[in-house]
Amino acid sequence: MKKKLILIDGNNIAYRAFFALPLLNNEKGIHTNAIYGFTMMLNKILEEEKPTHMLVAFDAGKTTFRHETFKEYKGGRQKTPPELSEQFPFIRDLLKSFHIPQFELENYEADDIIGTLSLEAEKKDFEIKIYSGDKDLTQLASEKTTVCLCRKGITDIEEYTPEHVKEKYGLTPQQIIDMKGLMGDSSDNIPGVPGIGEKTAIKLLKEFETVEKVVDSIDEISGKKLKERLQEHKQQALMSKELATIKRDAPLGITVEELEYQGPDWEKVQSIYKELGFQSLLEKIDQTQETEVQPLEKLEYQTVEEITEDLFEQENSFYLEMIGENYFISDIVGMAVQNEKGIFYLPTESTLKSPVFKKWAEDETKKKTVFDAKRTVIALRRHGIELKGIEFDLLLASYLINPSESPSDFADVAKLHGFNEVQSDEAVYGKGAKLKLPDREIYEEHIARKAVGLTKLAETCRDVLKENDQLSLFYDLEMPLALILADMEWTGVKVDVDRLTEMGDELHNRLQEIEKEIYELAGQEFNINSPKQLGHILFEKMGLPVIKKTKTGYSTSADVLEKLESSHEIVRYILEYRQLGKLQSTYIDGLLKVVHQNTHKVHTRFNQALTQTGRLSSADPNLQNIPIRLEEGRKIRQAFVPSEKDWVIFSADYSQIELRVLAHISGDQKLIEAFREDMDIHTKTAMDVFHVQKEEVTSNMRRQAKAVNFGIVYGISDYGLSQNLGITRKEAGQFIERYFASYPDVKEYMDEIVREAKRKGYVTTLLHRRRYLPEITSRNFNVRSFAERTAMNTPIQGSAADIIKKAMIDMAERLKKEQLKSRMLLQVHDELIFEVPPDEIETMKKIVPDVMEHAVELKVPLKVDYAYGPTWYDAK
DNA sequence: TGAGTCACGC
DNA sequence: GACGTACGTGACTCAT
Repeated sequence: MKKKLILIDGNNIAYRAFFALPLLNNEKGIHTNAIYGFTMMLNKILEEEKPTHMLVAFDAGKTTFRHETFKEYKGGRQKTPPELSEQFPFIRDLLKSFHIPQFELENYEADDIIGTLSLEAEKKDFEIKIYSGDKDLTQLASEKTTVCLCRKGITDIEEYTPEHVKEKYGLTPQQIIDMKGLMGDSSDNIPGVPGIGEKTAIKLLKEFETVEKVVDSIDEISGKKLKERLQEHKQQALMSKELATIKRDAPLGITVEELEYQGPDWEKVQSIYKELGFQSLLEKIDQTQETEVQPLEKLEYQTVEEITEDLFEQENSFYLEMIGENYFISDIVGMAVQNEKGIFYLPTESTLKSPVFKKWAEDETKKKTVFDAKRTVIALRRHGIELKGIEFDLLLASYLINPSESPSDFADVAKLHGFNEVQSDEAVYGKGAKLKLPDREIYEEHIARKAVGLTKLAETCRDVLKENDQLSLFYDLEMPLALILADMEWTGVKVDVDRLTEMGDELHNRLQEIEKEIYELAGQEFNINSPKQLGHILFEKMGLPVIKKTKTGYSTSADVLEKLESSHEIVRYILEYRQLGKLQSTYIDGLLKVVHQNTHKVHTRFNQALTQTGRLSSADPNLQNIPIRLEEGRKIRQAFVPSEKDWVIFSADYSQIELRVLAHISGDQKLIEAFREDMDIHTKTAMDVFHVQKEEVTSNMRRQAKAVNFGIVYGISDYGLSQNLGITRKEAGQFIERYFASYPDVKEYMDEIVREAKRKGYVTTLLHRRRYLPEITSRNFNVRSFAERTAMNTPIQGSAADIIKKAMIDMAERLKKEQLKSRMLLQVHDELIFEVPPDEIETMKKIVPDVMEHAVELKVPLKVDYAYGPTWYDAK
């Protein structure tokens, strides 16, 4: 077996982890972020590299032999924060329990230890990988040594081989030292040659190879200034090079053979994890211990040539693979089934043609566990097969268990729940431009593995759901909803393409006129869509006052431009250009791109396992953000029409569902009464906050009250509210205080939910949906505040999401029961949209509000408004 | 290809 | 007082 040595720059990795992660601490008040990050990194390395030899090198003392050369070396460095220093002993202990050798050497830095050992190991024909965050180490890259630098964070790794160094800098690894010599390194206080940066250094080295040769050939260098500088600082350059050179012959007194890695003492590791409170890592131990016993062996599965009935059982895991997100477009790669009889790979073509398969798929009594039921149903429906008997959707289960960890890749979900025997899709199929189908055996096994994973994981996840009291949420809400959404997506929405094209033409003309006008007023042509160019024109050329800056330059967002409207005529045109441009590119062109040629329908995909709050999202096209606020944009809705002649679009929306939910869960009497009496809630809020009678509420007071309610519903901060209302943060804060004074039970709820989130680590909704908020104990005010607002807001938004989902299920059932032809088409968070034949309008006017209003019983009534018309636009 | 900015909805 | 500000999708630019 090939010997593989991993060398880790201990100080550097700890340092990186410390700054990449929030300042976590455990029960005893010990800071743990650097330890945690370090451990994560370590685990990742062990898992992915499977080293035979290993060492973590640390810096010894403050002074090294380099200080003899240059006493300011590493001068001006910030002292290591005590919060980090105190973590080092734990890291050392942990390494001990992992049986990973660690080493430090008086007068030398970790770099030199690594340099010396890597050289020795190269001679002994090891494969070597070096982990650090310090670019200096790239000088050690060679044919046998790869330098892995973490970029931002701790797990994002960039691997430097000599080729990669060449690509990045155009230099050999050895020349990295020369580069440092010329340009210096501010973090180590290496001076280099003043005025020479990376670019110049690289240019010089490409021509002269080394600092020495550069110095010898100063006369040949072009550029007077450069020449002078080099002349003046040539000694400094040579010294800088020396400082940057990693020693490869440090007197270590150990040999590579002594660094053999034999695996951890799991018990010790476990007890340290326990002491530090590393819950997730503890769980991982159990898993790795289990899986390490039986490493990825070749999977025994059978490729089925001809499908026969005896392949299937009463209970089966069924995995259907597609590459590509859009299951309305992508092709099926293959399918696999696992049951008590074995693991079977089903080749696409023959399977889809097989009547036996069809019969099994459509048999309600043959139970199936799948990953992403909606995708699977639609993929098969495109081939005339109606998948029935879906009992468990692992994607949805995983999403409910923890919405923040709900990736679309099966391998991610599998790993999360302790099943490591599936590769990531990216590893198998590649990504982006490199996406392609690998050899047949490879993807067959990959797909078969997923079927195996399904069986195991479904069991685990079912237990967790039960533990979390989420079985009903899963079986009675999300699972049935998936099938309803599949039908809605499949039905699609008809688009009046001619109308859309017409609107597009008109917009195009108007945009051209506005564009001309803008160029004229600006005195030149430029790209109005480029914030950079626009900022240049407005704030530099035309000298308009700068209201706000962004990271990269001047802000040109709408709220800034609105403030500038009176300053110059051009601003109005730009705002209009933006508005119309948005309509044109996103809603006209964008929509036309996804309309199906023959049917003139769009088939949005609702993502049911994405948002942190439990809402759905919609994509390709996103039909949840079709304009409505401004008349100009609202007209887009005229292009959404019923798919059959004389039918109507029927839209029903919950009135103030979030605030009603708030009234319910806070139990605030004043709010409850307001809703029971069906008052205008913003007027009511204005009355309570401003202490006035109904008649005295001005439109401005109502507007402000509305913004406060908005803030409550969306969990915005005083800052957010101040931006919304154009007032100071202080004033906004006072508003919020007054609101809480008026509704003390709401205040009490908010305080309690934050306490609960801190206690339990998560918050829940009406129907037991969860959202974990680990950041609620953060030391960072902003991070913590954000988590606190999330704690207050998620139960409100999430419960509203629960309610409308329940309404959708009831509605689908009712349509079926009453044998109506009306179809549910869309959900837009608090609104359901149907297409309805004329003779069912009267029925729907009764049924829809009835079903929606009684989806759940709250302490306040739910209220639904509805409207209908020949287009979506008219359903207002 | 990815980050940044902007804009639409709830 | 810090610091960056609900949840999404998508278009566009610009540097890499």
